[in-house]
Formats: sequence, C-alpha cells, structure tokens
Amino acid sequence: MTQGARPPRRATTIAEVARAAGVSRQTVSNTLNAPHRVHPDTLARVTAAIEELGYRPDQSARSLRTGERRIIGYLAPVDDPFDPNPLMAGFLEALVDAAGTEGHHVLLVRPAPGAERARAAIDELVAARQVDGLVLADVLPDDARVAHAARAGVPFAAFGRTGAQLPQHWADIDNGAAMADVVAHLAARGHRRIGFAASTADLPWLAARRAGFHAEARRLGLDVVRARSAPGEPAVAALRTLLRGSERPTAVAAESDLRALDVYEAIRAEGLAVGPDVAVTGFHDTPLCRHLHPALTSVRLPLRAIAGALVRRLLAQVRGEPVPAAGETLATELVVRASSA
Amino acid sequence: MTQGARPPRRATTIAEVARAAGVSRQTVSNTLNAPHRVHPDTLARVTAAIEELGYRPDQSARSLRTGERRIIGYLAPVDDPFDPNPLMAGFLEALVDAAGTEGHHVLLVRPAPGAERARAAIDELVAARQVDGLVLADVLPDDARVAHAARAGVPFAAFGRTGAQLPQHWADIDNGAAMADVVAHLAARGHRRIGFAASTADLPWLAARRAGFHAEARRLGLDVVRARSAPGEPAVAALRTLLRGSERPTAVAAESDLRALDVYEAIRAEGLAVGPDVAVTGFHDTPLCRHLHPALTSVRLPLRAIAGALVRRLLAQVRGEPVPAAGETLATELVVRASSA
DNA sequence: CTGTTAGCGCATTCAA
DNA sequence: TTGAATGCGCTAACAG
Repeated sequence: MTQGARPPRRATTIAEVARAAGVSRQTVSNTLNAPHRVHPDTLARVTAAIEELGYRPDQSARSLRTGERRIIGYLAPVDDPFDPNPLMAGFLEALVDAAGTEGHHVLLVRPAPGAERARAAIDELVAARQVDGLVLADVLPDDARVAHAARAGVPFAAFGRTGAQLPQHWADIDNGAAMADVVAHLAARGHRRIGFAASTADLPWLAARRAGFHAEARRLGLDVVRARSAPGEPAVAALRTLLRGSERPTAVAAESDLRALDVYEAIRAEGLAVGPDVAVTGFHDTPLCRHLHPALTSVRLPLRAIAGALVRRLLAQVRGEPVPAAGETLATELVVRASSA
Repeated sequence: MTQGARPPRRATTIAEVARAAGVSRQTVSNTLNAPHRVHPDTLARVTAAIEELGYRPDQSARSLRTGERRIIGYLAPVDDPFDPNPLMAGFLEALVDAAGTEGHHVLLVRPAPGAERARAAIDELVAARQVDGLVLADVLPDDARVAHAARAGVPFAAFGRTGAQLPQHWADIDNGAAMADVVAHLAARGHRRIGFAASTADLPWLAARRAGFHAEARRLGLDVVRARSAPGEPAVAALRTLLRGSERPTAVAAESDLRALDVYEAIRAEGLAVGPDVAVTGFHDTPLCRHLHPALTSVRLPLRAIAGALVRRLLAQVRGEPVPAAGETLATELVVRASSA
C-alpha cells in the first residue's frame, strides 16, 4: 500500500488578498512593509483580508526582490562524537531564539572535515544567496573560515576570538577570568593547595583557562600541586598520583565537566570523598553537573547573551549599520554546588 | 572606531555566464539541470565558464520558479535544559548529513512552548514557503504537530511513532526490543535477579522500555526486583533501598544514561562496586558512557539510519513518489562495556 | 541541439 | 494615499 503526496494547495498570493480587500497589490504590500503610508480604514480592511486568507508573503519572491534572505547560516564545528563540544546543543538553542527575535531563521551547515571543504561550503552558500550572513562557532585565532568569510565579503560573527589581523566580529567569554573566579571561590572556602585537571589539547580557550588558573593562584598565594603524569598514562591514573603525593591538594579544578568525571573517579579510587575531602569544579555547566553525586560546581556560560550579541553584530553588518570594531567579552557565572560548597 | 558592511559583491548571474560562453541563458540552465540535452562541446564550454566565474544559481530565483526550496525544516522539541534530550545533538548532525546527501539544507525551527505555537510555526513556514517539508522529533502518539502538518498538507516525517489514525510517515527504534536485548545480555552474563531504574515520566518510549524489560525477564524466567520508593523520595535513596533488600539484584538496567548515574551513585553509597557487584546498563549511548568509571554499557540508537529514512520518506513525498504507508522500525545496537562485562 | 518568450510573487520605481 | 508598470534571476514551454 502506498500513497503519493497531497496535492500542494496553492498558497494565497498578494493579488488574491488585493482582490479580496478591493485594493491594489501595492497597498497590500504597503500594509505589510510600510503601514504608516496606508489609510487606517484601508489598513484595517487589508489586514482583515490577510488574516482571513492566511496570507504570508512568499519568502523566495521577497528575497529575490530585496536580497534579504532572513536566514542566518550556522557553520557547525564538526564534532568529535567521543568528546562532543558541550556548547553545541545549548548554544544552538540560544542562537535560534536570538535569531527568531530578529525575524530570522537558522540554517545548519556542516561541511565535511578540512579547511578546504569549509571554504567550499561558504562559497556555496554565498553564491546561491541562501543566507544573509554566517555565525561561526569554535573559532580559532587563525581560522580559515573567518579569513575566507572576510575575503568573500559575507557578513559573519564568530563565537570565539579571531586573530588581531582579522575582522573583529566576535563575542566570547573570558576564559581566564572565569578560571580565576573558580580559584578565588576555592580560596574563599579555605583551600590553600589546589590542583588543575587539564588535557594536553592545544586549544586557545583551554590555554586561557590554564593561564587564568595559575595567575590567580599566584596572586592569592596558593600552592599549585602539579600532576606528573607519565606520557600516555590514563588521566585517572595521573590524578591518583596527584592525590597520593605528600602534599595532597584539597581542591581540584577541572578544565571541563567531562574531565571532572575523571577527578571524581580518582578521588573515590583513593578512598576519599568528593566535597569533604577534595573539592572539585568543572567548566561549562552542562546538565550533567546536576546529575552527579555530589552535584558539580561549574562555570556557566552566558550562551543566550553570546548568541544575542552575535546576532546583533551580524545583522548590523547586513543592514550596513556601524559595527564596533572590537570584539565583545561576556561574563561567566560560577554556579556553586555540593562538590565545592 | 566603527566599520560598516563590505559592499555586497554582486553575484554572477546566468546571463553573465551565457555571455562568457557565447550561448543563451537557457543553455546554461540546461547545462546545470539537464546536461543530456546539451551538446558535449557546448557543455564543456559552458561548464568552464561556470567554473571560471564561480556561478551558482540564485536559490531564491530558482525556488520562485520551481517551487522547490531545497530546505527541510526541523521542528525541534523544546528541551528541558535540566534534562536535555540526549538525541538532540547527535540526531541533528545525522539529519544535516542525510539532508546534505540529497542536496538539502536543514532549517531550525523552535516554536515557543505550547501546541498552539507549534501550529503557528508550521503555518508560518508553509505560508512563507520556506521549506519543502518538515522533520519532527520526539513525536507523541497523539501529536498536535503531526495532526496539523497533515491537515496543512505539508510533507513531513517524524522521529517517533504517530497514532494509528495519523499518516504513517515515521521512523523509530523498537524500544521494547532494545530493552529485551539488554535483559538477554544480562541473562547471558549469568544474572538471575535484575532491577530496573525508571522515572515516573509517562512517555511512550519509556513505557515501551519498561514493557520490553518485563516481558523479556519473564520470558527468561528472571527475578525482577522492584524498588518500593516512597512518594517524593529521591531516586538515589529509592535505588539504595532496592540494593539493601534481602534479594539484592546483581544487575540494574536504567532507562537512560543519565539515570544510570543515579544507579552508580547508589551502588557506591552501599559500598559495592559497579560491575563486579552490580552490573549496570544505560540507554542512548551518549558520549558520557565512555567517560564513566567503569564505562557504561548502553543501547546505541541508529541515528544516521533514522535520519536517512526520514529524509528519504520526506523527499519521496515532496517529489510525489509513492511512499510506504507504514512506518519503519530500525534496529538498535547494544554496546557492551565494563559496567556489565 | 539551441534560442526566444514568458512569468513565478514580490517590492520599488513612477505617475495619478 | 493609491494604482500601474517594471524587473529581480531563474526555468518551463515552445520555436527554430
């Protein structure tokens, strides 16, 4: 048993509305795009007809005429499925909402891996005029996507800092300051010897967190206990070594929530209690934090504010409005839970 | 210091390509849309010109002419940020890839909460002709979105089963069979007394998992240990009660990976070891599973296959091709890890 | 096999 | 304030 598609009900056009309201097509157009130029009575009549017929301008026709697509392209980073970017889901939601507020939709683009494919994807979008601009996430200082978007003349805004020589259409958090908040929080709780659970990944945001951690610890005169992990040693084993030393830290800050899982495990394996014996903090404030036992203190990212800033900057460019030449840094929030209370 | 938008480089049009190649616009169009109708020599010349000028058809113009938008709308479920749908991110990636294979992009739509708003969002998309069809996720048997999409005549495909009285354009996993796999796996490992960690949420997929669990346990003659949790009692407390009983289960299946975290905690709190003392399994195979200690056995969903099936069914409708009237059920895969090995 | 004509639905001229 | 004409870029029909 099969069934074909339903007959595509022809949608109402501006002409039908005009006829129904007894006006010209132009007046209908004005009713929608320049209501102040229409006589109140006419306006009411036309509005009623629009409502009645469920008329909405065909976005393709409108785009063809105006050049506005009312769509923002989101160039998604290609995630490692084993260590997904925890921002992806939450940031996307925030982005969709922020765009929606401005009457725009979000189009998802996921180029195949490689800078070349990313460039091709951008060229496709631009040449086919499918989007008004781009939002880029996980931007590196020397990002091929940013360079190419700038060269191609596509308006864009980036989550993450671009290099000094590139256009400064970005918004980001201050990773160093966020980590300093964590250290200050631990110091205020009386911790004097603290450790840091980091990966070896060479990413700018992780480097900034490490730097912020060490700078603030130094400023506050705290002892930083360093893990001496053998090359290739599993993360948990290295952390256990850290905890077994004669100068065991009373708190460990992790560079991410997922890494905090390793810290939890190491602490338990050493027969200690997370919280009372060793405080732990994470980064990202993923939903996981609330589900852990004890619940994990973490750094919450202002995803809605970031998305809002990016959309604002992007659309300002699209509309030819002046855009601040410098990037924008937004404040994080430390969410204290039982793991460090 | 401010800077305006870059001058929007006028994109190449079909006329420019035609002039460059010394042919008519129509021949350029044919080169792209019906190459077999063009003489090989001409084809080569036109293709070269297209390449040279970086020409891509303006999608708005093409859409206006053909009615094809080459965009699929994804009506995202509105997630509870505290308990996010773990499918969201992974499924979206799979959907974008599947759509891309068919030359389509994915447009994200996130209506405000409430059936009324979802209906309005669908009407907007349809009236503005922004998408060729819809993919709906987290579909309930009696889903307002499905009913409305069907009524509005928009082609759609749903991740999740629709009610029998609704059009059967869906793909889904067999939650009951997946859970039966889990039980069979535990039985094969020698477990004879098993428990189930469930929420009280009344969602069809969860109900199916519960039913599958009990049916298979009965079939294999296993003892099912039920938790007798007081109303309002925290999940972990209830699980500890379960583990403290005289007939302690040697394995506990959780309805989701996040819930397995509670099981882990309860087992540890009772001084037992996850794995050796009590085996644990999850559901969804989120990235979390690999990061837990011990790593969590879980049910992997065939997200790419589901996305592929949905896109195929959706585009078949769009193109007026026959579509199987029944839904499609895809097989899950049990990923065995240390928590139950 | 290739060129010409026409019109998709809209917003922006210009004219009344 | 309203109406009539024009063309955005493309492809489907038809003509050559």
